[in-house]
Amino acid sequence: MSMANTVIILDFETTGLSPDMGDRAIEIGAVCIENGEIKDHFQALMNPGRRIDSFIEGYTGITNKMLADAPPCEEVMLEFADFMGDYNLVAHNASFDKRFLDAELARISRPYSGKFACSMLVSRRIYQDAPNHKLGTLIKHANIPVDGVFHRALYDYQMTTKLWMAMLGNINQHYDIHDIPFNLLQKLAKTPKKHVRNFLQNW
DNA sequence: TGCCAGGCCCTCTTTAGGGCCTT
Repeated sequence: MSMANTVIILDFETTGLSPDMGDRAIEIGAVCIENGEIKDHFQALMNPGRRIDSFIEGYTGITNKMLADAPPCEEVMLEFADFMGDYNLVAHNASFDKRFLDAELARISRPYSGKFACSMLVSRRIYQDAPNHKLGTLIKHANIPVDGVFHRALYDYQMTTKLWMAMLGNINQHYDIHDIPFNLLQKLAKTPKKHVRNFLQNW
C-alpha cells in the first residue's frame, strides 16, 4: 500500500467556530481513500462535557440528548487518531478542521505528521464559475447525485468525498494527469486562479 | 439566527478593508 496515494477526508461538527475561544468538537466523520477507492470510514458523536446551544442543535442536527449518550471527546479522538495515522488529510475549508483537529489531539497528546489539502481552495480553481464555493452548492454545480436523506451532521464528509473525487476526475480528464499526487493538489490550492490552466498543463 | 476566529482572495491594495467559507 502506498501512503502517498492514501488520504483521509474528514469533517468536524463543533460547538462553534474557534477552539481558541473554548469551542470543542461534537462529531467527526471521515473516509479513508486509497488509490481513489473508499477503503474505510469513521463516524462518531462525542460529548464535549457541556451543553451545546440551540443554534448548534439546529445547524448540525445534533442534540444535547444525542451527546449525553456519546463517549467523551478524548475517547473518540484517541480512536480517530489511530484511524487517521499519519496519512495526509482533506477537508472543505481545511483551515477550520485543522484548528479543531490540532486542538483536540493536543488535549490527548497525540501528534500527527499528515499534511492538509483544502477542497474549498481547490474548488475555487477547478470550478471557477460556480455561484459560490459552499459544499452544498458545489455538489449541485458539479451535478453530483446526493443519495439518502440530507442530514448535515452525518453526510457532510460523504459529500466532501464525492466532491473531492469529482475534482480529481476533472483534472484527470481535462489535463490527462493520472495518479494525481497530493502535493499537486496542495500547490494547486495556492496557484493564482488565472494561472491554473498553465499550472496543470505543465505539470 | 450568528456578532465570535482565521486564512484566503479581491480590489477602489501592499501604510487596508471586507466578503467568503467553516460551526
